[in-house]
Amino acid sequence: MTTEPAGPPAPRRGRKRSEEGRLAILTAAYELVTEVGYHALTIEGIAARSGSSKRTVYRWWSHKADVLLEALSVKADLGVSTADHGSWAADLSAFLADSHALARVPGLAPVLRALMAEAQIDPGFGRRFRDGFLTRRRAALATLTDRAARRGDLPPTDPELIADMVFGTFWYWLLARDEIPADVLLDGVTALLAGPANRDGGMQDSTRDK
Amino acid sequence: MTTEPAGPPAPRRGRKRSEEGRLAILTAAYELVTEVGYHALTIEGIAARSGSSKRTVYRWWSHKADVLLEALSVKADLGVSTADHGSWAADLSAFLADSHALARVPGLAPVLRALMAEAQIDPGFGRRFRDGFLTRRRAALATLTDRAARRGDLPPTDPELIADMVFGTFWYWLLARDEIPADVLLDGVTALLAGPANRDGGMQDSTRDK
Amino acid sequence: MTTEPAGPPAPRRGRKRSEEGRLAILTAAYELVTEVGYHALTIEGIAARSGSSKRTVYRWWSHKADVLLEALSVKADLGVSTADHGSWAADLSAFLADSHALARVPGLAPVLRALMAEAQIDPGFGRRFRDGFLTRRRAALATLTDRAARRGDLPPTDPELIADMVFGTFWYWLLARDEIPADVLLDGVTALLAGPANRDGGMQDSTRDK
Amino acid sequence: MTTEPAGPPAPRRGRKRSEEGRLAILTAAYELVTEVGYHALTIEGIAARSGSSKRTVYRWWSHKADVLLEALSVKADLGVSTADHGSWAADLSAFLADSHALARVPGLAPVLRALMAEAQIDPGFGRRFRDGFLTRRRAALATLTDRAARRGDLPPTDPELIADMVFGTFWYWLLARDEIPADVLLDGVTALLAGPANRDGGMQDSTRDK
DNA sequence: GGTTAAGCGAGACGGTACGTCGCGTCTTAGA
DNA sequence: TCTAAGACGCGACGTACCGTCTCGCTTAACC
Repeated sequence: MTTEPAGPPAPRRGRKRSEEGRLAILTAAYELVTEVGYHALTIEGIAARSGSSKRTVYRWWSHKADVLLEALSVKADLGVSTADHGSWAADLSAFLADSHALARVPGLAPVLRALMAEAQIDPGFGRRFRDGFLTRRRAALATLTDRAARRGDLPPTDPELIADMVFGTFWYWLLARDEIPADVLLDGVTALLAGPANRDGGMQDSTRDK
Repeated sequence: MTTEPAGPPAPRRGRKRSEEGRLAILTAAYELVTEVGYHALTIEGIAARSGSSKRTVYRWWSHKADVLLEALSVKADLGVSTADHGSWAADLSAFLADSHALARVPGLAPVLRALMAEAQIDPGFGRRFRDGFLTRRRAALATLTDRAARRGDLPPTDPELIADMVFGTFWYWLLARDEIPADVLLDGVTALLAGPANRDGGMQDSTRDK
Repeated sequence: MTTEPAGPPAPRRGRKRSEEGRLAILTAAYELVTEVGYHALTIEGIAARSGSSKRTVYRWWSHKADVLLEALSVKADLGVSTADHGSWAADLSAFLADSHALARVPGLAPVLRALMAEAQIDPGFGRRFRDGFLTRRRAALATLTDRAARRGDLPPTDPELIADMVFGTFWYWLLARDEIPADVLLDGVTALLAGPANRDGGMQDSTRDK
Repeated sequence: MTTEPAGPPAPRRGRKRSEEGRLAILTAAYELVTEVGYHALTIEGIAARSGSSKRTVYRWWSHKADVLLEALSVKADLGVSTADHGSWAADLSAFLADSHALARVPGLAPVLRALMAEAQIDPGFGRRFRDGFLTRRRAALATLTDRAARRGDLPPTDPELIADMVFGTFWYWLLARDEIPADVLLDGVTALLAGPANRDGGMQDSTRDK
């Protein structure tokens, strides 16, 4: 996200970047957005609150959305568990629970909504947001479907469609319904994508283990 | 959306609102947003392009998003067919085809994305957008599921979850994948929500008309 | 100085420029420059003090120096008497007295120094300052030398050189000596440029009437 | 001008100041000011062009004007000949010729104008400029008038007024007329301040050696 | 010959003002 | 009373330089 050198150590002369300042800015941005909303969030405000200068903020981030995107990883562990729970149903359920938990981190849902919004309005940030967030989570889900396919308990549904369903409903609740995804959604999605009808083409009842 | 009086004719004194001017503004907004993007769309620009004054624009709409929201109905028939196609599968398929067609109207997808984005950022507009657009479409789908329920061919899935799935995937393609919803999505969703596995709680064959 | 239309009446639609605001800005600029100096004078400061917005200041003036240049004419009558005092010596003496009086208007000398300084640094303003101030005063002196030439009591010195001497010493005191031109200068210049030796090509002693 | 120690050698430990770097900075400043003008001249630019760091520039000079003031003495011999030419008229004429020659050194006139401008705006530099430049030249002229007084061929005009006239016209051409002082000025000033009427109360012709 | 005190290039930092932009309001004159 | 024109107060934008401050390194003089 920043212009971190990639390959060799790169000796770097001159004064070092202040990690303290970096965190102050990320924290200020996160606090401000929850206090005044994304619309009223300004680079000026972030700089003032963090005790930095606008120049310093602009040196490292191009837009307020980029600050928030990086603040996300400071405020919440963005890693989603992809541990093996034994079955596709259990894996999916755990993945959904993880995702919903993320949206329930205090102050985080509005940030997610704002970032998705900014991604629509600023194409450049759209690319960064997709690369740095959306596709990563889709990739995480892909490891689950891959494992299920290997295991043989993946329903006949196209894994891409599964991903569209899983993430589509998640975001639809956030963006269109303006609600934090609730358990009822988790249950419904699990039932539909890993339920009895799908799991074995069978016709058992709908009582499923969550 | 506008401050138009609701009830009776209300004789109104003074110069009448110019319908010509109203359309000029809506058209200008629609053209501008496709040319320069939502971010660079401004009330000033709309006024200049339409030959109106800013004052006039502000008299009838509070935000640029509201202008676009109204421009939508000028540019595209927002009505979605809720005609009876004989079966839940056929109804759903037709509904999805209608929705996808809407997103394929030239220049319209970016507007939809921008409005959904603005709804996240401006709570007031969020309400207007949901009331004036999102819930209307959800209501349209509800008439289909109601009819299917009456008809008895609705799968055991909760209708609310169906709606979340239908609209969730639609918006996810637009917002997160940055793609116009394609036929593969239409087919997949139809198969999952009206397909054999679900249907059989039911007993018809699986050949469905698309 | 401003973009006033030149020729026809020009019907002018829209809100009129606020004369009140214009004076507030000019006054604020004049006060500020005497309080904090030209270096610390800023457009932001002028706007704040005057109760205007920066936008409004920039709408009418391009630089802080232009504001001061216009403020000059509000704060001091820039007209220099060119009335006929009967002789070249008397005319010159009166002209010098007038000029020196101008430099003695409270707060005005620093402004003159700053404007001359800015004229060196900003070529565009240099042109405006010369056109709007320096050449006008030079023209005023020219009417005196012309009259003296017609009258026949102008010394054989080139009128252009006379102007260089008159204004050169004036500005040299202000800029290089950092002093308000004093009477001793007035007397000396008058003696040299309208003194006995010059007055008649003659050889009288140096006692001259002031 | 710089913070050079005054008295004894002062042993000084540590690395010596780089004369190379000093000249690189002075040259860079001089070149830059002729290329982009004083207004656009910045310490940052000087440092970049000279291959130094801002820190190094600031270590030795406080303002860009001080760099230029020192650059002057590198680019031009500021010494004015005060050699005895036999008469006041000849001395004055030579002094003027010297001064005008200085102003004709390529790129130097703009620097002089800029320094005089800065002297108006920054009182501290004003003091340094007067001490380091203006009063030195005035002192040089004073040696001429002193010698003429001793010699007895100084006109009755006050030497201070003579200095005001000599330097006043010089600077007036540079600052107000925005011209390099030309020969016509040299001739005029010489004629007026050392001409026949003044020189001896006599009436000899005006042919003087230039 | 190790220690210590500069000097140096690089460059990040907090600051301040720049000049621009669009906002939403208001004032004017004309339709 | 609506309209186009356009001036206004406002506030954030993103940029530019300011002058200061580490950094890691080099270069001398001194012990």
